Amino acid sequence: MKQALQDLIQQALEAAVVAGDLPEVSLPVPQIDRTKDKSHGDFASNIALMLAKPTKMNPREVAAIIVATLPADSIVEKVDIAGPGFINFTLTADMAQQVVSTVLSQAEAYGNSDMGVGKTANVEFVSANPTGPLHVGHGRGAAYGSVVSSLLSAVGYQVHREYYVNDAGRQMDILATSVWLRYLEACGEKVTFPRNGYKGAYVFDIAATLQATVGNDFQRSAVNVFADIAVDEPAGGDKEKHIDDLTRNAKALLGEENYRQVFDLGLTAILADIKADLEAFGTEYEAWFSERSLMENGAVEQEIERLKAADVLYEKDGAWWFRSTNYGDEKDRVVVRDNGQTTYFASDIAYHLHKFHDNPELVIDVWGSDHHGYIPRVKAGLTASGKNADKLTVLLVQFAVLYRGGEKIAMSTRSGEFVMLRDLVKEIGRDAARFFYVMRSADQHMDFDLDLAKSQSNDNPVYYVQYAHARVCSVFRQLAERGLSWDQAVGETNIGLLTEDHEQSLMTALSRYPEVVLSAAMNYTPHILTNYLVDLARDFHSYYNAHHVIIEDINLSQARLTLIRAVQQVIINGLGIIGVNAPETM
RNA sequence: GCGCCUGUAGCUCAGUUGGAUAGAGUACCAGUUUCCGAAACUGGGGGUCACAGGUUCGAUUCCUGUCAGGCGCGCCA
Repeated sequence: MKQALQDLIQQALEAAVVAGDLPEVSLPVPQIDRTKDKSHGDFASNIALMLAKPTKMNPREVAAIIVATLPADSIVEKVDIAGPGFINFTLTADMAQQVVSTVLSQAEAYGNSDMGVGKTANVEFVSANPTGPLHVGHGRGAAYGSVVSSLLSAVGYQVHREYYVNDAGRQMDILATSVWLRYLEACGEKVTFPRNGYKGAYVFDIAATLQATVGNDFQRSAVNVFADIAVDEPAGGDKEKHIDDLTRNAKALLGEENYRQVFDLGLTAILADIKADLEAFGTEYEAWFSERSLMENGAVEQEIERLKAADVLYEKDGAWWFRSTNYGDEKDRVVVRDNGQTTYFASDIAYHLHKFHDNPELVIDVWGSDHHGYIPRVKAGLTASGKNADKLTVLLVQFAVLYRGGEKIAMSTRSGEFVMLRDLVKEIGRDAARFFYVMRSADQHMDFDLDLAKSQSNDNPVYYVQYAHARVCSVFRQLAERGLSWDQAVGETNIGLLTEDHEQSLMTALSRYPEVVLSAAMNYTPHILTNYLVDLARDFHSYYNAHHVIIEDINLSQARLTLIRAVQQVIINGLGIIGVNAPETM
């Protein structure tokens, strides 16, 4: 619709220039907006205001010229010039009503567009370390990443959702060591658990599984385990060195193969947990990409050799550094530690190169905002490897702060006191959790009110939208109970009877939906979709309260049934993108 | 200290990429069910868009500075 109006203005502009009514200036692309105020018609263009300066003419005068040259068209009822020079378009009633048939014929495809057809998008999100179960901090990324993916899919992209599994590296060693120490405790060894170890309850569970699997075969004397190690932090030492030394001893005492068994047991158990949680949260992936695979197939090593050959690595203090400052980063970064191990960053360059391998149109990373400082170095890595780093879009998600009973819920990874995602889903339900997570701009700090999300009241936007859908279902149940039925053909031929303000508003809202989806997708802003759904639900509830659908006048009744069917369809489509159910009864 | 993000109604947040009189929800006040689900609807008050400059026909939006808050600044991931 916008496009059609845009074309009209474009034609008028060109004609006016040819006729000499407007001077020859570079013509901007006409901008068309929905009006905020109904008295301004349906759409408005500020083209005359934009042209005022270059043409050195009064904007109202320019507007008058454009309107006078505007080609005749069947979709426009009238054109006005208003305010400082806005051109307001009012569409014909026919045009507005057509949307109902469009929605019903396109059904679940209504709202989709083809902007991304033939293009692929690689979206990576969550990618939490498999060192513990997902907590609510990951929930927002999961909801946001999956909704952004669905939006891209709705506008035509072929979307590849990916979870990067950090199954290598020091943190995983710390997990393996933690598991083994808990196992030793269970075997009766006296262990002082390290400050920097993973202290969660799940570590005990994995240790118990280990004991059930191998019995006491992996038991070693605590004296040997704690031999030759740096002092832990509580005793005034370095907790980092302490845990690394414990890991070294674990590897030595267990041997490569047994250590690997402990390591993999932890990894597998936690990864299974994460997968189950995400599935229950309605978040699915095309791929789970293993960091370890990059090391095992030599991709990381190859990349380092390439960078060395390109002379962007140098050796200092026994480590290999990447000259990321050459590419806009604040400081150079280590890729190979002095102990010979590659860093997470080294893997991540290799991983991002892998993402670029099939040359997707979009490469998107969804990260917690605390990782924002990491962006320049990843882009630097890509640039140094000859890739176009601008193609990588990193979307940052701020943490949500949970409130219950008006009180902030304190969370810290240090104390291990964080609310698990699965507990949140258990408490408020998957629908409310997903909706709440995405209903605020992602780059915004967000207060997550658990009481509100849980409440079955009009305060709760999720229920508000779902209730609108359930109400439509209810009308159709009522219809059947009265022995009547819906005749879509009769409804559509009588759609012109829908002249009430509420009906006009609803039809306008329905016609906006594809624009909303497109805009939400292109800007990675799911919250405008949730806002739209709340608005649509409000328009529907108002209408429902003001007018009856099942009435004596058969033709009008059928027209109204047809309208609310279309509303129902759009709610289903919109909630579907968010991953929220549209229940028939509440 | 440096970098990124944020500051809009008592509270939680939108604000269509610079447009017309800055909007919702909530809270508060006042109303609406012999009728398809009241988990709903209608109306009302409530603002120095953090502050100060600048850019222009026009600024909540763009630029600069100040103040306030969050995050980051590791041979962790």
